Amino acid sequence: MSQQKQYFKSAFSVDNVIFGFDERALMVLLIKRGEQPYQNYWALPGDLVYPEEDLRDAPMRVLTQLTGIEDMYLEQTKTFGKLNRHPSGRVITVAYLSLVNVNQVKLVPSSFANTVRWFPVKKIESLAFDHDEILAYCLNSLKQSVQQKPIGFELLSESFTLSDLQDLYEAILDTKLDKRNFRKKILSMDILIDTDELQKGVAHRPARLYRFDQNKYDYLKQNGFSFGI
Amino acid sequence: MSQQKQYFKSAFSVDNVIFGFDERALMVLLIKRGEQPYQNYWALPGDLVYPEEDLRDAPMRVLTQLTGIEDMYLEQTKTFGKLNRHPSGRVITVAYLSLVNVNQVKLVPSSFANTVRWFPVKKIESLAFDHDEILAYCLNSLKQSVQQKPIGFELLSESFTLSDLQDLYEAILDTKLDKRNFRKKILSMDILIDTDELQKGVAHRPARLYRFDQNKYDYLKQNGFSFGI
DNA sequence: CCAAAAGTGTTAGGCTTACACCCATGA
DNA sequence: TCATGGGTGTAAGCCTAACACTTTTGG
Repeated sequence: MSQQKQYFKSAFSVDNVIFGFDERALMVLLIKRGEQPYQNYWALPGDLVYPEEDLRDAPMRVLTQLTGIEDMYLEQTKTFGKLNRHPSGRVITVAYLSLVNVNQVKLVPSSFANTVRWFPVKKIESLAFDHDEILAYCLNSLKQSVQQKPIGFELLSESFTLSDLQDLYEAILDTKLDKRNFRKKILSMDILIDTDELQKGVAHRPARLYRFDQNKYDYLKQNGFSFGI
Repeated sequence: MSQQKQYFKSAFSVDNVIFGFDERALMVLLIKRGEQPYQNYWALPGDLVYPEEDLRDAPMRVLTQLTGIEDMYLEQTKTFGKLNRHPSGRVITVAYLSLVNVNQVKLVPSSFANTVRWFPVKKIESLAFDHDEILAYCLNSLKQSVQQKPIGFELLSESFTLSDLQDLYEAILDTKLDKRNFRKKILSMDILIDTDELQKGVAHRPARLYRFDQNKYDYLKQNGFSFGI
């Protein structure tokens, strides 16, 4: 085989780190591999990039197939290309991070049903391939991103309390935050809309519900603002 | 041809945005293409990734071949994979940013000689392929990085004055900085060593020369510090 | 002695952090 | 009435930003 042809004995894939937030824990969606290599290992969902498909469309396709979600937060993080990362051949993989609301996810039934599951990110280990490394990298990216722009709202329901938001940030950053300072900071950014509604049926003083204001956010993004937590 | 085989009709490449700093301007190393497609266009140096080479080794190889430099600052930035970005076929390319000292660069003579040149980053336009987009992305990455960690020293000679450093930051960030505040900030980071030497042969008060202290930097990186300019 | 760039401190305002108690609800 | 989490303000310290003059050298 000619040297030139060699270049084409490789493939590229995408792998998707899909974050959700549930019961105060940051979760990641994993699939259980049914085949060799790494049979029965848990792995990040991914696929080869189709020959006639834009790179970015590949992780969108994977995510939609898996969860039914059509428009999602999706961010390319890093490309992993060690020579022997895939036992069956040369595969370079582009990692994507996405954020979804776990309640909107309808895990596809049938064949997938038993093999797709949410895992608390803190309890994940020994994934297939180099997926531990990819997950660690994406988790770190998320920590960085969340301190620079108000992503994270994608993980919550449409309306949420400030405590929900704080729980989320604490889960992502793996730290405790001061309640008063957190609220001051978030409200001063002027990206939340007070819905004038309250929580119902909770055994304590009900909290106000807020929505994320995409328009204000877009405006601030253009005109520059900071988002350090 | 089977569907499976289709996946292997693609290739991956790397493209290298090599920054230098000269005469107070931020520069980028470009090559002039000798062949179709985009014959006679200027382009970012790059190559296909060899089948038996780690991904990261590819941009190192390109850079060493082009400049003779063996160890360089090298950072993966983003992977570009639009379907038609390369007219001859499906090529996904991983962009890398590197920083070199222009004085250490020995542009390889012979065949390359006339076709490799430093360009002021502000004057570059109409590159081959999607290289304008790649360059813009990497320039923006550099602006971000330089405000979070003290990269940039790679662009200067081993010893430099605080004004050199300020000129560099101003070129990268495309802004003016306050001299007193800049000095206070940099010196307070405690990552410079005063060489106790002075500039020579300048027609004004000679400036102190400093060196970057890699050890202190590594220590601070581990123990956390911020680097906002 | 002139031109050129080096070098140097202070102040005001804004942001960050630390910290403790009362409130509204369901059980 | 108790348990639970919701909601609120202030003060100290730190960091940032604005700002102008003297020093040293070569020509």
